[in-house]
Amino acid sequence: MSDTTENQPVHPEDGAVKESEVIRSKKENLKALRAAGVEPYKYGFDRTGSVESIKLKYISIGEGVETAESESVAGRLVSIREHGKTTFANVKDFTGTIQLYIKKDILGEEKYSLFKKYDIGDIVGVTGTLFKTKTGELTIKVTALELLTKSLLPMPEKFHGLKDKEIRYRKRYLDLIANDDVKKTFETRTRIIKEIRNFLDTKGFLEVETPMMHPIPGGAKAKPFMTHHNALDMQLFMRIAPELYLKRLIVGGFEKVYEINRNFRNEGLSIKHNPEFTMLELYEAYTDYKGVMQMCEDVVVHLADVIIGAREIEYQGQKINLAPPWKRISMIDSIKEFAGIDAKNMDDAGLAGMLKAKGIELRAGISRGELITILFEEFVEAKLIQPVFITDFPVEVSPLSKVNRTNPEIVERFEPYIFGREIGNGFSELNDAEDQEARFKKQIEMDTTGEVAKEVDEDFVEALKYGMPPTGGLGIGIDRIVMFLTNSASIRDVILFPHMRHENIRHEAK
RNA sequence: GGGCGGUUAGCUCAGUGGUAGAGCAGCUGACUCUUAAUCAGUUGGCCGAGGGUUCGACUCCCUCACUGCCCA
Repeated sequence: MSDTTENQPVHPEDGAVKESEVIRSKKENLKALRAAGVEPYKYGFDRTGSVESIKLKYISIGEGVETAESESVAGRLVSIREHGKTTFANVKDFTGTIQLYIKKDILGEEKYSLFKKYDIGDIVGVTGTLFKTKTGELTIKVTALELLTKSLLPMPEKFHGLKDKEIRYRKRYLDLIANDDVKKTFETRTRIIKEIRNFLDTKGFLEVETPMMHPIPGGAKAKPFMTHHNALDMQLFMRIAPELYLKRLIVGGFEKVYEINRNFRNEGLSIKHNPEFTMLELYEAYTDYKGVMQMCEDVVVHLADVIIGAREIEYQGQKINLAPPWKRISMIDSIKEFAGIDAKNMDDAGLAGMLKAKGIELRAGISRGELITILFEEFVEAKLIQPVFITDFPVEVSPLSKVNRTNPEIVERFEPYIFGREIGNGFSELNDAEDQEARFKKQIEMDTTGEVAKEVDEDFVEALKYGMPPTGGLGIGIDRIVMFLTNSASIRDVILFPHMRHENIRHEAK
C-alpha cells in the first residue's frame, strides 16, 4: 500500500486504451460518415425478426432460389470479407449470426462507398432478400444497409476470441461479444433461478424480500461488510444471511416462504467464493430437517431434469450422478467411511492429535464438536464427489438447529455435498426461545473473528417467545448449483460481474 | 496469508544475455459466391511498474501491482 501510484485516478479519456492506428482509423471513418450526412448513432431500427427466426423461416429454400420477400435484421458486424465489387460480411444479434452479401450493383456506388467506412464492431441494420450460396449458407442479399451505431474500439480477435480471463471478467461485455458459451451460461443461470421459483411457487411457497442491511451482524463465523445510515447515524451490516428475518415471518403466520437474493461475506476471493453471492433460503412450517432434505434433493433433481435433461451430469471431467435417493450419512460415520478414522471411539486429545499432525492450529478450549467438524472438513469433504447428505452435526457448531430428538450432542441438521463442495445447509429450526438465547450467547463467547462485536439478536429471540411452529429450513447456494449445471470451473464464470481488485498500474500502462 | 505460473502490438501467442517477431485486426492495392476468403505491400511496442547485476537485460536477481491455479 506504500506505492505512490496506487491511488492515482484513471482517466478513461486518455488512459483506458491508448490511441492506436486501429482506433484512429475508426475515428476517421466516423468523421467521414458524418461529413457524408450519415447519423452514426441512430434511434432505432424496425426488424422483421431475429437472425434465428429468419434462419428457421428459410431453412428449406433451395439453392439458386431467391426469396421475393425482404427481411430486416440488426446486429453487430463481426466479420467483413471484401471481394472487389462484392463484400461478404457477418452480422450477429442475440440469437445468432447470418451472412450478408453486399453488392455494389445492388446498393449503388454511393452507398457502397459509405459501407466501406463501416468497421467490424459497428452495429448495423440490414434489409434484403434471402438466398443460399453455393456452399448452402443462408445469406441476405442486401438491398438496404444502415449504420445504427459506430464503434470506436477494436473488437477481440475473430478466431481466437478473447481469452485473457482478467479482461473477460473486468469487461464482461467484451466476453459476451466474443464468447458465445458465456451468453449460454448466463441464460442457463436465469433459467435455473426461474425454474427454482416455478418449483417452489407450485408447492405453495411465497417469495418474499427481507432486509439486505441489518442492524446486527448475523452469522457465527462470517465477517460482515459494514455501512452507515447517515440520517439515522446508525451502523448497518450487509446481510450475511436472511435466516432470522424469514423465521420471523414463520412466527407471523407465513407457513411456506423463500427468498432468492444476495448475501455478503467480507472474506477472501476464491474459485468458490465471491464477496456477494446468491442464496436460496426457504422455510416450511410443520416439517423438519428430513422434510427439507427431501425438498433439497427434489429441487436439484428437478433442475437436472429440466435444465440438462439428464440426471447424470459431467462436471470438470467427473461424472456426477444426481439420481435420487442421495446417500445420507452422519458426520461421524462419514469420517469413518471416507477417512477411516473412528472418531466415535476416540477421546478429544486423540482427535486434536490427528489435526495437529496435519499442521492445523487449534484454539485453546476447543469443543469436541468443533474438533469433529474440523476433522470432517479436513479429511472428508474433498472426497464427497457424488451427492451426499451429511447429517447429525455437532451442537456446538449449529446454533440455530434443534438438537436431535434422541441425542442432545448432535442437532437435526444436514449439508448436501457434491464434488467436494457444500452446496447447501438445512435443519430443524430451533424454536425454543430460551435455548436460542443461550446458544447465541455461547456462540458470541466462542467468536474468534474479533473484528466486529457480535451481539444477540434480542428481537429475534423475542419473536421466538411468541411461538414459532416446528419448522424446517433450507439454504442452497445458487452460484454453486449454476456452476455444476453449466460445467463452470469458477464462481466467476457464473457471476456476470465478479468482484475484482483495482487495476491501477496495469490499467494506466495500457 | 503461503507456494507455483502468467503479464511482449488492439486481440491470440512465439521469443534462454547481443538491432523486438508471427497470425488476426488496421492501412494501401488486386479480386462480383467468400466464409479463419486469397494474393502483394505496409503501419503499429516504455516487453506490467520500479530497482539491481552486466560493456549490454524482454531474457538473470530483488521489490511491487494485477491475474490464474494449488494450499491455509
